[in-house]
Amino acid sequence: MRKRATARAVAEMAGVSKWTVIRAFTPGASIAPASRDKVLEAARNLNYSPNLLARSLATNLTREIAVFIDDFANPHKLPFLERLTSAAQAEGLVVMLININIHFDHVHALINADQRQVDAVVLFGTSFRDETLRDKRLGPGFPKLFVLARDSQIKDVPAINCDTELAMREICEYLDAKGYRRPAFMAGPRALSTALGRRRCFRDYWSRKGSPDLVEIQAERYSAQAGADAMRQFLTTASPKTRVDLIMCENDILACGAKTVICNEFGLSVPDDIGIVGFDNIELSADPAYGLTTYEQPIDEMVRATIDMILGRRSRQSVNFPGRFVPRSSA
Amino acid sequence: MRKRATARAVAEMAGVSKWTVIRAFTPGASIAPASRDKVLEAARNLNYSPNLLARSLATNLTREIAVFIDDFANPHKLPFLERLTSAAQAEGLVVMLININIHFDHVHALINADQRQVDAVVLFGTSFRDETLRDKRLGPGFPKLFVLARDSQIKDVPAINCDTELAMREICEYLDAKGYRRPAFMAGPRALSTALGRRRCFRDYWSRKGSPDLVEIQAERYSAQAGADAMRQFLTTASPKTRVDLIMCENDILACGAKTVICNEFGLSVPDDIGIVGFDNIELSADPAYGLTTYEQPIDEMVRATIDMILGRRSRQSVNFPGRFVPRSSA
DNA sequence: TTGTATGCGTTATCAA
DNA sequence: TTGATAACGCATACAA
Repeated sequence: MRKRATARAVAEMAGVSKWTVIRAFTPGASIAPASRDKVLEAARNLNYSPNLLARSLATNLTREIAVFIDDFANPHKLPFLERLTSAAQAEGLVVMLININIHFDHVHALINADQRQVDAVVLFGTSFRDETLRDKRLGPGFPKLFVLARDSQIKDVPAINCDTELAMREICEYLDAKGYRRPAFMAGPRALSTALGRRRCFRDYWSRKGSPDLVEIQAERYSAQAGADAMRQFLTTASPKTRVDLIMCENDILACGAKTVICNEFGLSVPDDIGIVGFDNIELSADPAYGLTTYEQPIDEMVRATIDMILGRRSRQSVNFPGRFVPRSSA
Repeated sequence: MRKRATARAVAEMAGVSKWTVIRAFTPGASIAPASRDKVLEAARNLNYSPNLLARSLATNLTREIAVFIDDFANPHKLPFLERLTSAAQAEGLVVMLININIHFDHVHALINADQRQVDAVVLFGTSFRDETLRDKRLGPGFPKLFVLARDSQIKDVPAINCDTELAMREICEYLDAKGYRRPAFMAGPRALSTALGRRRCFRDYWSRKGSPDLVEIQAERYSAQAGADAMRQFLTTASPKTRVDLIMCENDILACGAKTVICNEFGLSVPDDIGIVGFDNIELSADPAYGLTTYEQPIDEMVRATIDMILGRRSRQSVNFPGRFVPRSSA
């Protein structure tokens, strides 16, 4: 197996210095057309292309971004990853997908990303407390952090998110007009951030309306299974006084699981007995089997803003983008 | 913003040469415990950790693997990515997620991965023809290729896959015993590889059984929507003589879409009027709304084998692992 | 065990 | 426009 060709080899073949070779591959460098052609031909012959690793070492720029993710159960992650990788690649960036779990926690992952000299770290749908960043091992010159699709309590870390207040207001006004009066909220395992945001906005609306205390249902994970379990648990044990006419779920995947239990296991009708609403507008929600009323996040705008901040084309500060309400048959 | 500490700075503080510092961070290097301690303490003080980029340049090993993926519609990709990133990280590898699309095709992506000096490229559920590799720009010393979750027609490129023949035999014998006699196959857009494999095995079984020519239904993408469209099209236009009693779908996401149309739009009963079978066992298939009879791929074994081959702990040759038949109510 | 010289393949800067 | 020198931060081989 022959070794890869280097600038030096190309230089020899073209009869120039290796710096001239570099120039031929540097947009905007000053080089004579004649020698440029010579170099490019030699490069083609030797099958040469610049070693990006060496370039990164010299420029202190890898054009790699680490994307941290800790939840692979929600299919909603997929369209996000699709847009994110696509937008990154269009800018010559590449996405390192980092799985945050018990064996590889945030601190671990941050140190590793730092060692690999990534240009930025995107916390996608995951977050941690301020203290984590105070770990002594996370020194200066640390890669820039961003929180995507989630609110951030972290100082100096911008969050790029869907406008939760706007979304929940739109949803609530719709539900209110439809006549729902005894709403419940099904939340996932997250105590903080977006989870909190959606729940808080929802609760605030109904308490302003003079509704009784919000009934809360807790799911253990963000998955259809967990949504189903939580729903079953609730319908089995809830006392008549906590009877509800609507379940607002933190996201679609919980809502799908919940709806199945409501209809198939308890023989109730959606939306006649209980209305149900999700969030995210995953592909399945459009399926008539679910017909889920939901809210679509503005993925493209969010991704665009994230990339722009990473590239320094946009100021590093939190933004919320308005999404789109998608009424269907479930509420 | 101070600069990152280097081995050189640590050496000065510890009063040793920088090579001794390197040794302190090289497992199995010969170094006196005393100087090791000195170095490690200085390193802690300066918040030093080795620059993996520089290391990669020197060792010619990045411990990065590129994972090519061209389909983000199928939720089945998510558990695979979860296992893959997790297993990779456990071995000190990191996954670069590369989105293959019209703007960034296989050749493009291969050249870029090569320039970034990745240790391996995993074609995950995507593939290309032999000719692609004959592109003159793809020279010697090219990163090692692997095809995951798909068969490969590419020479010298091992494919790690679920045992399709075994799976389809098990499925077919079950269906046969259940009394199905007029099966159809719904395929996705792929003309090659696994798609072909599942269809071929299915067709072969029924033709051996003396069944009429296999009815084929074509979906345009791998998504619930596409499965629904294909199903609607078929049920609307099929002549009575092509009446079928079973739809074997290439995967679950197509099956889910198809089932919805069968039940909700045509008022047919599953499995009484038409049975339906999928492949992959995505989370939703377990949902009673679908209750899909399906087949689960041995993700863990497949991922393990892939990583082992990349690390040279297993010989680079194609393997098929048996999965698990999951009978439910849909057939 | 430790220090020295050299190399990895680029980029940055300066001199010619 | 071109060539030369130095630097990026680490690893390898060898000598002390």
